[in-house]
Amino acid sequence: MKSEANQVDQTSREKLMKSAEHLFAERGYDGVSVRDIANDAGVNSALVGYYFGGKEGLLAEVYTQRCGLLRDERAQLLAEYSAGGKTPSLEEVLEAFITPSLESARNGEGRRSLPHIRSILAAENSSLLEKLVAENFDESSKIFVKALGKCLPHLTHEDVLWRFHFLLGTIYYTATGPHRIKALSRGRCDPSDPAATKEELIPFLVAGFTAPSAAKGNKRRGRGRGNGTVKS
Amino acid sequence: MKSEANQVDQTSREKLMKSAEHLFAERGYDGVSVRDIANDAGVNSALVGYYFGGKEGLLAEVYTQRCGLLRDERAQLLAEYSAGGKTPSLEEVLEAFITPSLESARNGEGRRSLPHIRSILAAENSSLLEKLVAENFDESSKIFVKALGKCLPHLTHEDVLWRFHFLLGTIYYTATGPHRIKALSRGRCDPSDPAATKEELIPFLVAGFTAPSAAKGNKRRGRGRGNGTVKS
DNA sequence: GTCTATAGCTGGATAGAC
DNA sequence: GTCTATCCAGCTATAGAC
Repeated sequence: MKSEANQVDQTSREKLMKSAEHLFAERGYDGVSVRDIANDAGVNSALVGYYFGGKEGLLAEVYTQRCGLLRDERAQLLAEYSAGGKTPSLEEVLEAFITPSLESARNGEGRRSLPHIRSILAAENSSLLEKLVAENFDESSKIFVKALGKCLPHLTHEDVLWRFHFLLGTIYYTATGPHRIKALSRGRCDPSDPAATKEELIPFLVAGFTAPSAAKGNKRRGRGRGNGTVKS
Repeated sequence: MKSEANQVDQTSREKLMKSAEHLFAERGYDGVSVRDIANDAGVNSALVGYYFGGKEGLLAEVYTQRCGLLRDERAQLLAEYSAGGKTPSLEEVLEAFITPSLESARNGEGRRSLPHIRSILAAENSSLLEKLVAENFDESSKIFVKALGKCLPHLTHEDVLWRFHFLLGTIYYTATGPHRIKALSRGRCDPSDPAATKEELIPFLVAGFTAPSAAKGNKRRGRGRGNGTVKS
């Protein structure tokens, strides 16, 4: 009965993290005070210092934990699509990468708070966060870039990286700036609906990724416009 | 000699706006104090109150001005591609929309500060900014969405809006989060290089936009999966 | 582990001289 | 228009009682 993630009987530490995640995602880092967080959590503000060493430590803890969950969900989906040694299709790789970031639902109220937090930090506290991002995602990203490359032998490694970058843009913007398109479409396009978003995003990305290589002179093999076959 | 945009002989007001744009883009809204801005501009901090009514007024002024420039550059490029009543191609429409946001070079040090500021505000001060975005971009966006739709008669209006949304994501993320991919590629993919970015982005987007409609049941005309032809 | 109380700082705004 | 000086709110962090 004293298991780690008990919902009804949360420790103050857990309450703080939960409230922090929620409020940071909603109002940014500087937009929320330690008092706000403590108040929302129903605990004393001094505990932030006690448990996390300060506001920044709390943020790092929240971010790192959430990153871990997202990373694991992605990895698990990719593993499912790779079951029995089969090579996942482009759609499947994209789906494994995208789905968990659209609906980090499985974990309580996590929602799409992570991209939110990430974008907030990129804006407000980039120096602190750049390390966290690298620590938490570089390895995972490399795995997905590799998987994408396997599906797209006609592309150079740089092409794949560029398109992976564009993919990240669509995800982050979907999570952080859904208002514009919702307004422009008078509510008919809703990026906060994961199913609807995926239905539009996946075909868009599949086509984009499948486009011919854009590398100047295509240096896939020596030079010339070496097309197809090779690599690993 | 007293023309409005004099570079050597700037008014305090202009100096403040220039410094504010620079610093907001670099360190966010809450990350910069009025004193910082005034100091960078070499003028007295009290002038922020005098000219702009406060920090927030200064921000709104900077943002609105920069939006206007971007909007005009886009409109001009689109007009050039539409010269003589010709209908611009998909590539041309995309290029007209994208180019100015990658290199707001024409105007002094403007650089890519606008998406930066925008993303920062979306994170920190969304309530204030949502109005500014709508005021400054909704009209322009509709023009481009319409132009895109003309190139893509096989898509529903919603499809076009969704893809426009994804397009925005790639642009914003390129401007605000270039570090990840630069690190992952060990410097070989550099999103802060407009030419390189365009070379990769345009083919990606052209393919993505050209993909078949993703609308469920494609409600382009009544129902069924009505493909192609119709619309206006 | 949890609380109260407060120290110590920083920032936005502004009154009023020039 | 521009400056100095200052007020006051709000924050983080922490010392120390329980």
